[in-house]
Amino acid sequence: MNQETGHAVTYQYDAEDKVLAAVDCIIFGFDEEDLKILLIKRGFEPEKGKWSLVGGFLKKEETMEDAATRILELYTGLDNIYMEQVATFSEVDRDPVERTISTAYYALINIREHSKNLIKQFSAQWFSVSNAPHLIFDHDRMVQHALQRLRNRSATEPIGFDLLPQKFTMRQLQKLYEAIWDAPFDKRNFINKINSLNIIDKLDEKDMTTSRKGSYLYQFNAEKYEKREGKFLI
Amino acid sequence: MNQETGHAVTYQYDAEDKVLAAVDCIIFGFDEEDLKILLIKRGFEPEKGKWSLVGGFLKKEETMEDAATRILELYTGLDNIYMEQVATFSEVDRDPVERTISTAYYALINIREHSKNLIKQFSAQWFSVSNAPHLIFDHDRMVQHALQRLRNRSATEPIGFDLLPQKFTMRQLQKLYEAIWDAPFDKRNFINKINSLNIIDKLDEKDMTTSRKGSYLYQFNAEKYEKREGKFLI
DNA sequence: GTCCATAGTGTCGTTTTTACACAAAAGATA
DNA sequence: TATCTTTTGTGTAAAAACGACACTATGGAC
Repeated sequence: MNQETGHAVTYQYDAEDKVLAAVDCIIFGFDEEDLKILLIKRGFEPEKGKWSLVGGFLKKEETMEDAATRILELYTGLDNIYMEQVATFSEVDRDPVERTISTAYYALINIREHSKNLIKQFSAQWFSVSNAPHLIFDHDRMVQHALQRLRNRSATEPIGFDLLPQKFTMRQLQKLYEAIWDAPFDKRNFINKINSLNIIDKLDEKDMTTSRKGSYLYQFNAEKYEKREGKFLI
Repeated sequence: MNQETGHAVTYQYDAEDKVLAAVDCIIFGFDEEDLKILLIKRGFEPEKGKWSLVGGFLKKEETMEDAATRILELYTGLDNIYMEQVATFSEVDRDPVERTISTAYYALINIREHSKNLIKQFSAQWFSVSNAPHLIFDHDRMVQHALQRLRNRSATEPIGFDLLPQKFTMRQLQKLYEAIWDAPFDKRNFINKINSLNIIDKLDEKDMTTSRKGSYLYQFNAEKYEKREGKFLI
């Protein structure tokens, strides 16, 4: 088998061609108004003081999913986070110091639940997606890619609920989708649509924090979701 | 900055954690009836004699897109192929010999145009997607993932044309979409839908190979596609 | 008791989707 | 040369989904 046949070189590999594999996480949160991402201020060179996604290197004994899970827990204190691989970025000079390829994951968390201590410890900060600072390396591209993926996925899968408290109002749900899509929805059409999906339960409780009248709380019902026929959500 | 802070370890990286980065390509073709993928029979251990995707290793001086382009040209003789990254696979033991992560790309080619010499040289063979042999490592998962991506993408982008000759009949186009979706479409509804998109031109020529009456040939019109408003195709 | 801000609700016209059947062409064949 | 056969090509009507749109209900604040 000659050198030219691709996989044939598997066991004649050149150790020179080994690379560092990194994982960078786009952590999305929702504060009842805007879609946000969690960024950290780099405390070391290069690009010290610049804003960056949270990330880390893949270790020998873990998968990328493991690494992403580890990094997410490190920076938020949370495990069991919804997470999806976005893409791998491999520009030769993307990291100026060492040849590194990075696989981006986006994650959805309930913004009220993560550890405030860790936020402080890492000089982390939430930014509105539409108003975030420029990021180092190719992280801006990663965010855009993740956002697009989030839009597509949230149209067919019930992942938006991961960004909300377990009990939420219709108003919150609508604002969430408006934030994700950066577009307004008609209130009645939205509610009719959601109700027709038959995947959330209306509770007897009301949230009294945003109006005198109060608004009913709802809850995602995973069983109903699994049994349902249609494919799309929004 | 301590070891725990993710990116902080960038320049204290452990060379032990470097990995081999591979690229594997799911090459799709369409033979007027079935959606096919190009596979090669491995000529070396491990898994010698088993069927495999075409692939190769990422080199220090190239991006993953470069590597995929190189591999595609190596096995098909074609450049300028439509190609999209699917995902990166990183199970620790996916390659039994060396820690390797692999990024899958799918590619769409006109099945009549690639090099028959290369097919012979690499013991390559076309298989219907629905009837392909089991593949080595995690290549079956890669194919499923690629197929799903192809379905999603072909619903919003005019990429199906890359699988057809430049001039094609409505019948071929319909069969292509039926093959991609593994579902039948109504002939009249399909044609009405395609015509309403206003992105292909009807030519004066007919293809006489499949019927006595002959059927008109059509051609994708990129300018019309760029100017059009709607978002979805199918 | 009035004010005020937010919650909650239904209809109708338009557009899109789906289901469905027959005539035309032209070479093959008798 | 008539007819058989196979494939192409075409339209309509009913159903479903979508989009636009405005008023009443609630209940605490004042």
